[in-house]
Amino acid sequence: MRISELGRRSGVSTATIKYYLREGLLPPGRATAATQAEYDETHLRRLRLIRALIGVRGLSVAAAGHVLHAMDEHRSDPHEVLGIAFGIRPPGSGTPDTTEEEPSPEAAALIDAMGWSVSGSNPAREVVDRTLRTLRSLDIAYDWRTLLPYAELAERTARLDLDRIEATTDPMEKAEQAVLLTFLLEPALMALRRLAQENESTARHTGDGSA
Amino acid sequence: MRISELGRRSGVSTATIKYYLREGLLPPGRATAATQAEYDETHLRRLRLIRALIGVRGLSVAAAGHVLHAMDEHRSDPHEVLGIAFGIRPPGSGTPDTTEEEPSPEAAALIDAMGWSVSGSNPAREVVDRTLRTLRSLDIAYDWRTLLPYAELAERTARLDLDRIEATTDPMEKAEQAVLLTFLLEPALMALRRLAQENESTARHTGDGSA
DNA sequence: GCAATTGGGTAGTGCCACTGTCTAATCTGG
DNA sequence: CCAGATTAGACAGTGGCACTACCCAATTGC
Repeated sequence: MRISELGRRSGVSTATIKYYLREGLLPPGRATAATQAEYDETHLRRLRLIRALIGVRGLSVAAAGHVLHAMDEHRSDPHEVLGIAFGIRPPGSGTPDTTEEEPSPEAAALIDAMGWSVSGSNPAREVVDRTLRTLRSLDIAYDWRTLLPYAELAERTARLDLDRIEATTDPMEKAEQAVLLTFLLEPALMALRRLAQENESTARHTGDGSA
Repeated sequence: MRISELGRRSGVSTATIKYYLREGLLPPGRATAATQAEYDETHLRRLRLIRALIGVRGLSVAAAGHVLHAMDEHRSDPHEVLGIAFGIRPPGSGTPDTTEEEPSPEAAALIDAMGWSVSGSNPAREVVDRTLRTLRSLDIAYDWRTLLPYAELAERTARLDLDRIEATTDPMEKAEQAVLLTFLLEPALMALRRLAQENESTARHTGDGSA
């Protein structure tokens, strides 16, 4: 198919498709002439994946590009893809205010307490530490011990994730599964937490007023 | 203190503080003269909270404003605050491509299966449904049943959250606790999931190669 | 043959989160 | 009382991001 049909079928304007091509998110079509290229179903799928990462998960175009490239380079190795994809920075990792060279001591303590084996370069360590530091700067008594029960639940969540990834028979699709489950599921998991919070809050309010 | 000291102590430029004042995120100081105002510790704390919501959690200035206002209006009613704060839209809720009037049937099924009591207007419903629809458009077999085990874990997470909120003795601080735990903890929870995923992936790789 | 479409490139747009500048009114120290 | 610094408040400007519009030459298909 040509670019206009790709646009119609995906709901993305041809201008935007061209933009993604320029940014390298979408591989170029097979050129049939100087001003003509042919796209296929894989392009359509890739485009849907791009839109999902950007629109549903909220990644920037550049971050989506990193994830996609990691996925392309390690098509059959989800472990590797996850490692690279983790490198995506959450907002606020660029301009630390005060200190910035701490080696995330609290995340390390938590990881140790959980008996986990995690690379020292995993940026999630920093996220945990930064969150704890921020909470304390707001006078909320929180440290890695407070996060332990959450870590326990995260461990079970990760087991569900990995079960799902391993259930994929086609090894070529495993990397994509990993990306999809890790990134696309994040908003849904946070949404589930909010639904559960509302339910729990309502239950405790209507049940009884005191302990 | 005056605005310059507020800026020095918080690490935020006076220009940015003025911007937050204009946007209504930060209440104005007590005016002592036409060109002079006095700020106190509550302003400093509020400013830190603003920076945390924007920088750590990644909310937009406008979204942070909504959360903060909901918090101000229901200082002692965390249940109400959570309800309003939930109204913050995740990215991608503005321009639906195809249909948009569906009443989130899958989220409803999930909520029903869990026995939860959740308001029909909770936007988290839509997030769940949109995620499921997106996954299926990418040929991933996922429906609300697949999310059930995740919902179970979300329920436990929510119980931890509510325990923490209720442990706050000062009712005036409950609303702030709720906001802090719900929003600021989100990046940390996702980070924990990624740490656990890496650990789990490593464990399964090094343990043995087959089932 | 010729209007319509396309690929590829460049420039422009709108939004967001600040940031800089200006003015007039204070405040501070001598 | 006065010089110099500071400040509140208003408004214009900036830089980054994600598109979006336009242009041109080549190509297509009737």
